[in-house]
Amino acid sequence: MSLSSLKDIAGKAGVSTTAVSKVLNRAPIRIGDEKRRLIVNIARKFNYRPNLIARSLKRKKAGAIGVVVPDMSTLFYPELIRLMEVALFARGYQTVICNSQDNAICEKEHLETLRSRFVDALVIAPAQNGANAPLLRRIYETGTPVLCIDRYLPNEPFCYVITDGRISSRRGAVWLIKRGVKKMFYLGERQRNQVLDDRLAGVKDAVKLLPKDIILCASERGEIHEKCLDVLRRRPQAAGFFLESNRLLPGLLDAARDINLTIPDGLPIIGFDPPVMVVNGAEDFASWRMLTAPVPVIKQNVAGMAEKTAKYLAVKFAKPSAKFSPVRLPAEISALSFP
Amino acid sequence: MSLSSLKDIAGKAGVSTTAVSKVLNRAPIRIGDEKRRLIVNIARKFNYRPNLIARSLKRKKAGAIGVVVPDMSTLFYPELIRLMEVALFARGYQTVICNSQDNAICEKEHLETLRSRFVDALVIAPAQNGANAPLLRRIYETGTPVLCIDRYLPNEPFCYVITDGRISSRRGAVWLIKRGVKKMFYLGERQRNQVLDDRLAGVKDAVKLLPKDIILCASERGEIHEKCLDVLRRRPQAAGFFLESNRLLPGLLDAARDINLTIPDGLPIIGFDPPVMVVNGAEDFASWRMLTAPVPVIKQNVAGMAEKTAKYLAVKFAKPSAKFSPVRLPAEISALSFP
DNA sequence: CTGAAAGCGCTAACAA
DNA sequence: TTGTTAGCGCTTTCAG
Repeated sequence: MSLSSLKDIAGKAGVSTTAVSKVLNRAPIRIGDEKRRLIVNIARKFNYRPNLIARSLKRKKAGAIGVVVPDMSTLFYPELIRLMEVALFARGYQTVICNSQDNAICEKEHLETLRSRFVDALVIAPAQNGANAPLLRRIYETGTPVLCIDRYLPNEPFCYVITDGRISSRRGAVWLIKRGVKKMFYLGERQRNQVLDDRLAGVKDAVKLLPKDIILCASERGEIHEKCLDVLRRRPQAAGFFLESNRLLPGLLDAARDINLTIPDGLPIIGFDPPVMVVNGAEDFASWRMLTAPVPVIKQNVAGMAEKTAKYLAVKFAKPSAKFSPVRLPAEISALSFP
Repeated sequence: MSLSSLKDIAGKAGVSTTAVSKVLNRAPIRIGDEKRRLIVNIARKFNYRPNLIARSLKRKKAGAIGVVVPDMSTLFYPELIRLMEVALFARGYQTVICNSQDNAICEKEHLETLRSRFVDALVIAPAQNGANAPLLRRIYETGTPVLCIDRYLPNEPFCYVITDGRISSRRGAVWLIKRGVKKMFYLGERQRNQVLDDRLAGVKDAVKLLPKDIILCASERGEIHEKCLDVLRRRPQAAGFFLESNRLLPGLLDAARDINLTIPDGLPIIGFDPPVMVVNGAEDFASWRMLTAPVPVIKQNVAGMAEKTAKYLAVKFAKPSAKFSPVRLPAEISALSFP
């Protein structure tokens, strides 16, 4: 049973395609009541669905939005994308999902394709610190709303919805200080970007950090382990760790295990995002057992971000000229979780 | 800068749109070499990209596939969808993602929309045990490949890629037996479906289960806690637990904590999928501390599923008449992890 | 009120 | 080897 077209319906109803189109689109029309009812009935009977491709071609909008993230399976992206998708589908939009793999070339390919598809908006966590900013700007300037999420490009015109890394970090640092930490170490990623720098800045807002208190590692567990062990061995009284991301936690726990240091009793810590716990064998498990009480995590407000994103799009769709200020949501400090 | 069309390019090159179309589509053509070069150059210069909407309308294929799952942020869906997306984009397809929320009405809406979009294939984990099977069948019969993942519909014609719940369960049960379990309890969800029933059947293949050894709960933590406590209190020597899903693990741990029973020393367990650990407060944490050594989990082969799925689609696209047998991948038993 | 007709940008059959 | 032309299914003037 193939899909029936407008023309089919018009034929069966003995009216013009125009009439059918108007009735079915609830256009502000003047069409006889009986004719209208007839059309509606036949359309329903044949389960008429407009060909969205043809409609898009005519209207020059796809009824779809593009979402481009480095890796949709990490961090809070799955949840964020899900919430967006549900909110947008309720408004008649479907969601095309793209993994840029944090690679500008791949991202470019996706962006070009999405543009050729005339998606109605672009939601993006830009790869490689904005390598495709010029292309994004071009898309933006043709009238397609572009919204950055999670990451942002300070010198570009597009709006963004992100976690306020600076304020959130400061709060985290203050939390540690209140718990009695007198000497703070900052454990972060070697590969920097705007978002991570904001987090570092936030901690600096709260405490003085000497260069040697800032431990930057590639996110390779062994290296983190080593560097942390070094620091832990000669740590002063009342030391504490601020983790730029809890991706780094397993390495720190490895080090703690080496010197039989329990956390948080022996070493208060706090870090961004729920850690991912993967246990391969007994050693790993022993590392995780160094956690002897719940520790706080700085958790990004995913639902808030999704809500703001959906709202931005809804408003933009209704009134393209609407102006928006960027949204920086503070993260919340909550108990340890491994979701 | 708006996008240039075939006609624009044809105009600038002083040739027909046909020529441009043919050259740019690498059709098996007979066109002069200089003309071809000219066209290619101009197209490149103006960064020509075909309007995919127009192309789709003509070709009646969208260059996109639809993925419909109950909740794209849970289980292994994020990873699975990501792998599929990457593989398919490399072959020129984008991915439209849909959350059915395990709700047939919502799923139907999505399916109808995807159909009106003429997606080239449908990958779906059907909601509510196949409530939309008739619609799916209609779509399938119009020639759109339909592939079930994770869940399947035994009496429908579509191919599927799933975990072999029966074999995997049996292996899990055997694993417990080898570890010395003489008396097995099965902890499962009250709400049954084909996939879960397969798991139960697998355990029954390995051991005799009396009705009272099968504990079925709503996935509400308090209920699991209570029922498990009951069973644990009067458990025989060498008892062990098989968890139909590690979603149920927190409740079991709560019960273990009540009677100060450590796991796995005091009670060997095994269960499907990595558990999600969320710690809200000290009590929760204490429950998790009842795990005193790594426990095995039955982990689904996500990469394998993604690979099979991508392959199925690739072959179907190349040769729509190709026949496929359903794929049932055994899960692997590996150490505890909380990803 | 109503319908005929002109496209949207692309492809493909058919002429030339 | 090339170009003309007729649509794909829908929306939207613009005459009737």
